[in-house]
Amino acid sequence: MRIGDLAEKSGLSTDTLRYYEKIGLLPKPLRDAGGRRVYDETILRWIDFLARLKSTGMGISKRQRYAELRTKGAASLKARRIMLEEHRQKVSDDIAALTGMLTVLDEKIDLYKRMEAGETVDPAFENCARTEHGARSGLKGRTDDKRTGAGSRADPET
Amino acid sequence: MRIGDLAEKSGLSTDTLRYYEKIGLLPKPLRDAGGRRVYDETILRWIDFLARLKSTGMGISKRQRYAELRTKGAASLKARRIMLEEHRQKVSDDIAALTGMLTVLDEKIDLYKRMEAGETVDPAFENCARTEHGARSGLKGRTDDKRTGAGSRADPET
DNA sequence: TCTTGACCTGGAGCGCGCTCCAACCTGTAA
DNA sequence: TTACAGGTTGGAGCGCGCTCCAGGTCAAGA
Repeated sequence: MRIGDLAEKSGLSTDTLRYYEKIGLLPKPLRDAGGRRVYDETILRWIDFLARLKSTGMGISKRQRYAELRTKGAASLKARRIMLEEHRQKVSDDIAALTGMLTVLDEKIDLYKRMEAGETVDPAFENCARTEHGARSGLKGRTDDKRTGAGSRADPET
Repeated sequence: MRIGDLAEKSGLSTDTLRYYEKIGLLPKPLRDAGGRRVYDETILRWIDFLARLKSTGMGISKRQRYAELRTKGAASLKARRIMLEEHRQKVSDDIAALTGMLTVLDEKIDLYKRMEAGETVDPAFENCARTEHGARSGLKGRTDDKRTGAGSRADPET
């Protein structure tokens, strides 16, 4: 299997495959007589797992670290397991954050629908109040925030 | 409230606040006699919501579009609702993908623990098999893939 | 033999989202 | 009055993750 075939099967471009090899995410493949890379089908599983790590928020440097450990075989099992456990925690936290956002969006969409229908709604109570006591999305909320009195503006995003 | 206070309360740096203003995410604030930006507390809600949009995967150009719509007030309600509905779908999809990854990680972590304990496990069946029929994380899987026979390697990530 | 297309390498460029810097201005407090 | 913290602007720089390009090699088919 040459790089073009692997590109097609993996969904990555040939440029990306060579780039991944260069930065150590992919092992150096064998070469044919003409110097072209020759891949084993099994590399697809690794690429698949790498893609999953990436798409679930693991950055390049950690994927590099994981790939490096992988080359060490069984000796690195524990270290890899620890990395996976840390990533599991991150994924779990991300799910919680996204789920919270889903609620916020549902409320906002509902509010907008009612406003579009001409209903008179005070958005400060509907939406912002929740934004206040809901998950704070990483902002440094201060307990003693004294927000100016609720609801003089008619804009839900405020 | 000046930019330093807002930075502290919002969790963004003063540089980022000015950058957000420059690219249109934040409205141009009033200035005091000395030309310094003066903010109303209500801006915090907008920054909070922007941060949530960002942390749930909405890129700058869409946030710019949304911010632009917001400046148009009630006239843009429907357009904003549609954007939020689209984002809701994306968030929902992301939750599904992350949840799938959680399962993959749990299985892998479990497998590694057993391997660390010296158990003889053929990883091709435990792990790769699932990777095969599970969610494919965006890779262009081919139905007619003929992977080389399962389980000659002892490396779970393969 | 000649063409064609897939491959090779090294390095430049790019979009995102900031982050930092130089050089300057302002208002308060000792 | 002088020091100093905290503002202002424009513009450069940066880390990530590719993506593209120039200039060349290689091998199979007409």
